[in-house]
Amino acid sequence: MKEHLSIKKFSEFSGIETSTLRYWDGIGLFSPTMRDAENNYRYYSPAQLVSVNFIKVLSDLHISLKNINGIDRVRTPESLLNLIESHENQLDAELTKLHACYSILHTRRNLIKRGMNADPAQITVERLPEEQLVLGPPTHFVKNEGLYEPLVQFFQEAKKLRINLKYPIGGLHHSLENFLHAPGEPEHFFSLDPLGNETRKAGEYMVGYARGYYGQFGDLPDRMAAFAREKGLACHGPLYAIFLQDEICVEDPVQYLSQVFVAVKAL
Amino acid sequence: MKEHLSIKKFSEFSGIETSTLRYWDGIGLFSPTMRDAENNYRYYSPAQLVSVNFIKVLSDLHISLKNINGIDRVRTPESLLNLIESHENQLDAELTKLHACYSILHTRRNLIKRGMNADPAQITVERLPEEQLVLGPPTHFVKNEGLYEPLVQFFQEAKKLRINLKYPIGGLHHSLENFLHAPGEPEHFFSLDPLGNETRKAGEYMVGYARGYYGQFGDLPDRMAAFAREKGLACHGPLYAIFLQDEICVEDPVQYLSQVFVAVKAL
DNA sequence: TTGCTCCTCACGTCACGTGAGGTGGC
DNA sequence: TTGCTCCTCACGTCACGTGAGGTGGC
Repeated sequence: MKEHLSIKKFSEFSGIETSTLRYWDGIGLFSPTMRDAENNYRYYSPAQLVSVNFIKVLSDLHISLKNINGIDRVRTPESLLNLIESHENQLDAELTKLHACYSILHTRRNLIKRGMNADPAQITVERLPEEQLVLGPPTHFVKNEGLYEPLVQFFQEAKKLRINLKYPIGGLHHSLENFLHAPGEPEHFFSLDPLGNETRKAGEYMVGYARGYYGQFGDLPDRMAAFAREKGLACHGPLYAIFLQDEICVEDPVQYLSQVFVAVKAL
Repeated sequence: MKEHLSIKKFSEFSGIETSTLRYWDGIGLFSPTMRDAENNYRYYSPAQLVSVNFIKVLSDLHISLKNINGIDRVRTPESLLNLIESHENQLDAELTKLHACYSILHTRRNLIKRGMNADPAQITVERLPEEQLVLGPPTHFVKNEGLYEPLVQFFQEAKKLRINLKYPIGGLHHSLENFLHAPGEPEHFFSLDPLGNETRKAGEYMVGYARGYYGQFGDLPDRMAAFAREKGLACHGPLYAIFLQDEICVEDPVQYLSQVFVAVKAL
């Protein structure tokens, strides 16, 4: 016994809870090398840290205990190599998924911050940094049908094109004129995926804000057009509309906040 | 209803199982915007994809549904920003943990491969690439006490020094002479952490293998010394002993495989 | 009538966490 | 005697998964 560690000591060294160690023992995944014949105390050998740490690594990677156990039963170098290599795709996927989650949260956070710092009443000219995005296929709006059909179509296409829909979604109009003409009917939807294949260039943009439900921009189109005329600004390139605050962080749909921007040059 | 999606359609678009959607509805985390008064069918609005995707992201990051729900109840930009920022450390930790797991598996796989390709009977001179490691404090071996005390001390120190014990562990002797003198008593233990602060230099090494339990090298020390004399090799720098196959992948402790190597120059 | 989609409710599952009640050596 | 560590066993929990039995429109 002197050469062995009590369950508490072993738990401290390994960082694995005693309840977990007892559970792993119970299902036959990992057992102490010794048991006190009198009181049934568990005693672990220090060398067992190697095994238990390795099991922890596998379970951290969401390999089920049954799976780990199955391999452990055989325990040859070949079978372990098989386990590792057969799970490498899964592990890769796990990692890229987590990375994506991280960057989705990051993107979302930046949008919310943009929204909190903005004065929705003002129209401004600002230098915006470059941004990546994935552009969906052209939309088809049917009269008096609202956003439903085109949005569903975008979702369907997105699935086929493997566009990641977890990033914030926005609408793109080919020009300020198109936006003026039908503000609720963008020619494309896009996803703000930072791994996207399209780049919105850095530069000077006219930026405006509107509160309202998806597709509702109130008098913003007219105010932006008036502002451009007043300041002698020529718009070029597409106009982007994205939601800084939507149903994720605002209760009342009427209070959703969108940001609209289009590249400009002084005339 | 025409503007809404059935639970199946919504499940297909979102990639979230219908059972999960029903469960989330049941606990009040995420509910369809509409219910058929007749048959109680759930109908989701396409815009709800934004919310459900976001919830998926949070739950993928192991934020509990209770936690997500708590924030969702309030739903202001400030509270959401709080949620994201208060969890960023946790998310960072999650990512680095997974990265570590990945690289631990990678390291382990390479060791196993080394072991499978090796001929344990041969001693060779090979060019070994550079390798990173973390060196533990000097060991203190007590007479007739075996590996227990020094190994436990290493684990204790490792906890304090935040050495990652999940990477394979090896022993370091200051010279071939020390190894000859007491093969089972390395002057240091080390962890093969690729983020380690010590570097084993690339170069020509004399490499040998032995089967046996931790600390048991049989006649390998003598064979290596004889090989060096025969071939006119001068050893320099420390001698490393690591386990390529240990209790993780071999049943019988007597069959554990260790690799021993030390830098050499032709005299 | 036959499929088909949806419903609720109950029970199962996976990997533990949490007491409750009891033991054994200083 | 009093702590302290350990034990077993039972039950709880979290986030679903899986039928069983039933409904409603084509």
